[in-house]
Amino acid sequence: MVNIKDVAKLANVSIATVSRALAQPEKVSGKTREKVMRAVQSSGYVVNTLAQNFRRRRSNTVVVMVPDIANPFFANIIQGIERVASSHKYRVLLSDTQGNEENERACGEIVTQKQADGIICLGRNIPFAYRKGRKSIDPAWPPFLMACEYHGEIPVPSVCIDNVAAAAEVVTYLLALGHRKIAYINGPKDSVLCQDRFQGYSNALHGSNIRVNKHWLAQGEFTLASGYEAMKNLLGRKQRPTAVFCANDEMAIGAMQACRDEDLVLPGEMSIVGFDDLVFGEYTSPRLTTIHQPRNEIGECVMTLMLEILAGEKPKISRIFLPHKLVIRESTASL
Amino acid sequence: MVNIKDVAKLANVSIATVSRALAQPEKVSGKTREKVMRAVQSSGYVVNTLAQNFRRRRSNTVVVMVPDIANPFFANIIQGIERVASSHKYRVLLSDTQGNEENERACGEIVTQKQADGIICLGRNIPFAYRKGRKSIDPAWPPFLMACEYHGEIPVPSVCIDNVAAAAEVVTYLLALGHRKIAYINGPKDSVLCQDRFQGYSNALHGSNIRVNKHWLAQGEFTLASGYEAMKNLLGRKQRPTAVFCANDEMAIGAMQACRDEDLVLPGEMSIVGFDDLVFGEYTSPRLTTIHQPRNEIGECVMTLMLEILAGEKPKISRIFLPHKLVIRESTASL
DNA sequence: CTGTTAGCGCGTTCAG
DNA sequence: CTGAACGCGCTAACAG
Repeated sequence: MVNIKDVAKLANVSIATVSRALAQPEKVSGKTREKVMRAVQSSGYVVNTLAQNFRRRRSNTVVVMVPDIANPFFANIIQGIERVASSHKYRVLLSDTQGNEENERACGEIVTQKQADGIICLGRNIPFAYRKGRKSIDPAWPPFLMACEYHGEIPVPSVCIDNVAAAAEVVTYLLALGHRKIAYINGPKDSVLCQDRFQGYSNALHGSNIRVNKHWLAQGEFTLASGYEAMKNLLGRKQRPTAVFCANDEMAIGAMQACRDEDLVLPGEMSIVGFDDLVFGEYTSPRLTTIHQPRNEIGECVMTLMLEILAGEKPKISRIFLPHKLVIRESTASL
Repeated sequence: MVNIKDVAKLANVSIATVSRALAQPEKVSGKTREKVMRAVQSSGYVVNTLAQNFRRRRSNTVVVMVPDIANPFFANIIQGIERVASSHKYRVLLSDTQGNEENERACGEIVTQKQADGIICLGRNIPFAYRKGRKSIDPAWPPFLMACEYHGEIPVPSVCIDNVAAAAEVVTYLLALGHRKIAYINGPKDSVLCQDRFQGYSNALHGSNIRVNKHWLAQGEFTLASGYEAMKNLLGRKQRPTAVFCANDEMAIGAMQACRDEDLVLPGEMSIVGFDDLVFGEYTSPRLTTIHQPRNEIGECVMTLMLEILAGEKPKISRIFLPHKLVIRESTASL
């Protein structure tokens, strides 16, 4: 392997000059730069990033913790992160935690071991140990950001949409269509984001003097199968709702299938709304009404923020809200 | 930052002993190990992987080149890779190439720069420059494997299913249902995998003395939208097919939507088969008949192979075939 | 089994 | 603007 020393010899300069010519060309005279570049070319030299990172004490790498890569929702966020990262010579180390605490802990370690400079968490758990009840960021933590989710207690800077408002918008729309019996299939209980969506649902109902009815509340796990089950469950209860708001598109698609299996006509006999705006929602039958989240932008935004923090800036605000949008398609009908 | 020297001082041993106690405990006496471990504990020492990697000249990291992370097909493969990797203390550096040559080139560089030890490519392009017509692996290339796709000219070791056989199986099944006018929506032309599937389609037809009819051939890009368009196109031709085989599930789902938009009854008026067995296929209406690919296993297998190669073994065979399976659901009916 | 020693390849002083 | 020299933290010989 040709190293910096070889290049220096070839160019008849010192290794320091080679290093400078490559990293800070402006600090080297034009002629010397030329000489060095030629030597680099002819020798086929490439910096050893391992040595570079070691010396610089940073890896130019960011860990992205994803609860489940197989969930297409995260894919576009990762793409956004990747785009910004790679355009700034940063690498993305992906970790599919599967909600497993040990995996999450491992992500924290990657950073303490200097394998990465910071962590972006798309899930809801902090990968560092901390005392329960803690309400502030531990200055010992490495750069740490969240996206989509945020932390209920600790003000970890995060990028997301206004879930309360978005959910309220959905329900308000259903109310406007004349629905009164609106069910809600929620996602994992420990998700702040789901609590927010429920809050929005609840707020909107109250706004129309309707009280939240336990019988129209079901619980899912953000998966197709859980949406299916939750809907089956809902349909088995005494009084059926006329519309169902699902906390994500996958559950909504599962719910649609459950309705079909019960021979319900969609959307005539049941209106269904999702959340996230996955591409698949455009190809369901009927096409899914949903809330669009700017996933690419969320990814780009959180990575940009990460770069700023790594550059030494302190984040001013702890939560950045990006705009969402209600996308009306065919899965909802007026009563 | 506490380093190995501090621990050595604390434990009253040499730094070499600390290093050994941590990396090869069996080479150190029980007592010394104890002492070291206590010192590690009390000081809160964590190895600096950057230094470790630098010294060892390897990064324990593998790059995975994915053509498009947003394609859920790849997610499970990545999960398989990740599982095996992390259980062997390896990291996965994900790169979404988007079919962009520059991005692919960049992946090659990551390895030459020692940022990663090997590359797993889920797409169809080799990330290194090579002379056209080359028919063998360049020994200068770093460890390089493919999965799903393989290379038509160069025997890059790869893990995949037998696409010819699988496609033939689909068509044979449709023939058995009485279909004779079987269309095929193919994926990207430059994909060997698609050429294989077309080959299988063609073989099966020939087996029944039916010749491939140009009018029932359409071209897609593996996306929902392209499947939709291809089907629309097919439906606009003089004579309509009675069944359509799509080179992947997304196109099949797109095709179903196109049929619905033309008020065709599925599967009565049009049988549709996909390929890959995405979860979404179980939630379409009708549920999608498709070929199941063992995606997790493909990922696990290719990563296992990578570990072997990184351990110095030479791969014996260049192609590993994993079993596929025809999954019959509701999107196909007898004529 | 343990300690001493020599770098790995690079960035970065500090003189010149 | 350039070069000599040092050291980052760790592992791997080698010697004891």
